[in-house]
Amino acid sequence: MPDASKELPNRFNYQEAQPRLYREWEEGGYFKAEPNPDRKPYSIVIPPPNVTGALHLGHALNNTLQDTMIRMKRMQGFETLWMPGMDHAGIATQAVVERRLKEEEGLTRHDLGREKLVERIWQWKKEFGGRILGQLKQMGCSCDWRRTRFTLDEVCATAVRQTFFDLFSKGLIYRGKRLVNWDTFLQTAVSDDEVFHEVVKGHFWHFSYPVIDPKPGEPTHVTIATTRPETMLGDTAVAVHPDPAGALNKVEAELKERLAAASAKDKDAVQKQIDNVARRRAEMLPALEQLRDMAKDGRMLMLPLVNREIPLVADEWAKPELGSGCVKITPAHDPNDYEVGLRQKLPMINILNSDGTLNENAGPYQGLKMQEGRKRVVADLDDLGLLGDVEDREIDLAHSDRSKTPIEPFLADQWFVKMDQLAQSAMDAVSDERVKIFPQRYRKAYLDWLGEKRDWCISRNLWWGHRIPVWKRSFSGKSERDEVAEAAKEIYTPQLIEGSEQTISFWHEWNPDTFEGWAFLCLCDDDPKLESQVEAIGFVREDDVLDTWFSSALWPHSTLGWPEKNEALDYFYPTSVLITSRDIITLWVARMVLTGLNNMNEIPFHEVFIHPKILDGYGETMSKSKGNGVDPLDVIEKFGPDALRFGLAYLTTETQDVRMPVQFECPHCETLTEQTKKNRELPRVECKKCGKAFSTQWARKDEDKALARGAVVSERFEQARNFCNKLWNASRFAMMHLEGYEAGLVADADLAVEDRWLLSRLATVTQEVTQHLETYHFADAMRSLYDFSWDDFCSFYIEIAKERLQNDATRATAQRVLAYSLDTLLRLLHPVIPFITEEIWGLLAQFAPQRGLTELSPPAEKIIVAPWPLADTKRQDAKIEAEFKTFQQVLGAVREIRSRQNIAPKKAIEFIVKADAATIALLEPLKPYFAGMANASVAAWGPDAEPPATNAHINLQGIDVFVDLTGLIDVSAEIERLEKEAEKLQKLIESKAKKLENANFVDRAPADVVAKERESLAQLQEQLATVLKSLEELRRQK
RNA sequence: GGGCGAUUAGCUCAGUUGGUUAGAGCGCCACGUUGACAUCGUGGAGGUCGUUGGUUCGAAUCCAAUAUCGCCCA
Repeated sequence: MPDASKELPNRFNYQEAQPRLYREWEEGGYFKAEPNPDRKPYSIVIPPPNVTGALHLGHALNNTLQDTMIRMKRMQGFETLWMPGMDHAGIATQAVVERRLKEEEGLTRHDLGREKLVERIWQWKKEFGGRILGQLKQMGCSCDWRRTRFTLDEVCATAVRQTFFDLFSKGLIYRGKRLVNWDTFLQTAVSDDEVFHEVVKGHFWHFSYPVIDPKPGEPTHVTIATTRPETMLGDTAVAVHPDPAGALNKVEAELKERLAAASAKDKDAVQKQIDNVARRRAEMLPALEQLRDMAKDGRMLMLPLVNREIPLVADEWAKPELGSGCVKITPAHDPNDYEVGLRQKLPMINILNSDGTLNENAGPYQGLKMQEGRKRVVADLDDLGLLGDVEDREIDLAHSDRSKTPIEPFLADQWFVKMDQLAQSAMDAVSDERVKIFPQRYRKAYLDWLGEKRDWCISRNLWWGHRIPVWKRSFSGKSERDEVAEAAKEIYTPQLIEGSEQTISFWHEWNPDTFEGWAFLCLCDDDPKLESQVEAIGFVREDDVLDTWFSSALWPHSTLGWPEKNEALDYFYPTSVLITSRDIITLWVARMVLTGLNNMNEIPFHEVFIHPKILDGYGETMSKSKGNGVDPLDVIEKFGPDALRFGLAYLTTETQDVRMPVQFECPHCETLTEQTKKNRELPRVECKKCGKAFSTQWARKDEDKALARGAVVSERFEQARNFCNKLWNASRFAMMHLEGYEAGLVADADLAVEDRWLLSRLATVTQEVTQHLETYHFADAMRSLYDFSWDDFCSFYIEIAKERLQNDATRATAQRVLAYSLDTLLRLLHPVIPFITEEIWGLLAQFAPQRGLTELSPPAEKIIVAPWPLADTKRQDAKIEAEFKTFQQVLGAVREIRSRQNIAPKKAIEFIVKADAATIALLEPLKPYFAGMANASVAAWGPDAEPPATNAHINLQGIDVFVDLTGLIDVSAEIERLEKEAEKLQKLIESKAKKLENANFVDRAPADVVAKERESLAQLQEQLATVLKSLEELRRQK
């Protein structure tokens, strides 16, 4: 046996151990999963990190939780698959490469062309992409790396194409003009979910449009107001409410309702609004009704500047209670106006180019940027005398999350998935709990979102991604339409005849009046021959690519090789759980459910666990662009991978996001400087301790860059680091004292009180940890482990063992229980702190090659595949736990007296316990341990034990502990303390007595509660009596 | 505007179905280091549980308002 004290350092060297242990796991093939009929499958697909990304704390948390589940299930004997991979992140990735292209070569994507650009992105992906997967290894993630997938690789591409083809053939994919969120910077549509709103300062401009040929008595102008004057160039109508009187009444009725419910403070404001409506009714209603009649009569207006005749229409979108009561309608550039345009069958005039400049429809303003156009339009209207008031106003402006530039609503051809049936199927799966979401409250978000059944816009005007497998051509006129259909038929018919699987699908649509329209052919396979046939008849491939979420929606089955049938897919699908963060419940989780149901006819996962988000100390989300992002690799370097993992898991509660105050670490002296909103934006920060400066991520100037870099860290990982250290040293202690260890069975009769106590606790903790992890209560599981390891195992069991290990009679049992319980504890801890537990496991095998109490077995070679502990419920013993608690309390009392009397730790003392015989009997076997744990020994104990003349005293419930302090006692201090104590007790007694005098309580509360209260009162009174007695005694001595 | 969550010690958070005197880690104070661990040990101080009402014999916990903060949706 090696000499532990010499060979084991008093710190776990994770820098050295981490790569070594990880390599051993990989080489041992422990991460590999294969279909195995002898085991039950357990599988998780990783939420594929963005290929452009670097690891951040959110990933660290997400993957810690997944690895914890995977490792526990592996130990439980499941065939465990953790499927890794990456997402191509269409917009984000293309944007990164385009930005580099611009910065380094001054080129745009158009200069380069599609093929070259895509090539560049692949090149970039090869060089920098997937860093994050390597970083996951540093965290210990036990993915089956052989199976790593990328949403753009061939396997995934096949799945994407098959899915698209299937939905297209079922008529669930269509092309339509829709108002999309246009990012004029990246020149692509972005989804609603990629848009954020920001309130900016703007204006509210009032214009008037001349009425064409007004009849006598009719107004010559109609006034409208807008926050975006330049869009008037695309106006195709002005609307007025069809029933202004009715609308005003309705508004008034609603306001009155609100008035009744409003608090006194708000009443004024509501009343003002009601007055306003009344005033409008008096002043404006006749004019509005006249306009309404003019609209019905078909009156036209002259749109100034572009001189276009537009109708006055009656539509409910116009709000008589606001502004002039009339509203301009720009269907191609505003979502609400678009709806009006559809209702009123208005033309939709697009005035924008894709780069955000005004197009030919803007007439003289063509080529101007929006802002420029705005100025000119306002000035020109002013010149024409058509400009009215200009108000300042705050405007809620949509911005693209990708480019951070304002979004333009833009009418464009886009591809959509019809969501009605698909969304319903995904809702049903959650409603009937085939898919369970934890915490449950997130069900609502999922169901509400899907319930809207908004069609999913799947096209993106990008080059990086899955190109839509559709070829299209336009036609005009009936005969051309028929020709195109005929030609297409010739291509797809042979497949029908041969009866082979159909791989091409045709669809066309046209305007019934003009027979103008489009024909589409969707090709299922990548088939150059078929493609050239299709192109030969004038079809051209669609330029756009698919939304990245379209490919990640297939992730649980595409990664397993679907549509190809294979064993792995059969065996591991549906996966067991999906672990992710709440912001993509709709974007991703919901879509995986619906594609899974569509493609596999089966849900993708049985459970979904939504974990918290990590915020900084100010409650703000962490991000590199704010400078408050903590890099998990810095945490690993400073605290170790196990501490990172334990710390994160410890914070994963059900209800709360996680706040993590952030500090800069001085690279010179390691002092932490609290990060503030101010200093987190500085390029250099000065250390308050050593006075030296260090640089931050913002360093740009050479003089700043030359400084050593200060890491951004959080001291919230210290607790976890300390915990790992504690475990390491407890294990080190155990191994140092396993000299002469011989494995052997331990009969129950041979177990000491402390053994039975520890084994009882261990069984309970095993139960708790297993249950908590299986229900995703990570923080609770960590707390159980932390408290047991530190308080029970280290502070009591090991401390007691120090005494027993010195003694030949008790050593063998103590060693066996110590080895056994450490073995179990390590296995319980392994899923969350894999490195340190694996290292200790390997060392422990050298000192205790066989372990066990009721049966002996050699340990598994690696803890990663050691069996998960089963709670030995026979060992659970509430009585012994209660008894042990008594010991702990008496020990605590002695220690407290020592401390408050300032007795030097080296000064041995004696104490006396007065308690009933039963209590003394259970304390008896633990008597020797007071020496080591409190440097105290029992002078006397029993029901009749007499307190020494000069004593310090603590009363526990039914137990009095006295320390003889002749010559030591600080009498006045003790008197002061006892007076405080007496006062506190008196208050408690008073309130309790009052409670018990209350007939209501005595009659209505359950009998056991009342009895408990009575007992407690009696005890308090007894305590008070003893305290008063001691006080009296001390006062006499003084 | 709608939804969800939070508000407990100086800080970060626990607190089971309502039931003795509300807990932990960090920080703070006192004492302690040759013998697993100072990344440690022992003890202590520190909270009228955001506010106001209500239900109840009894409320941090249940209900209703309200304030503040965060996130999601419109």
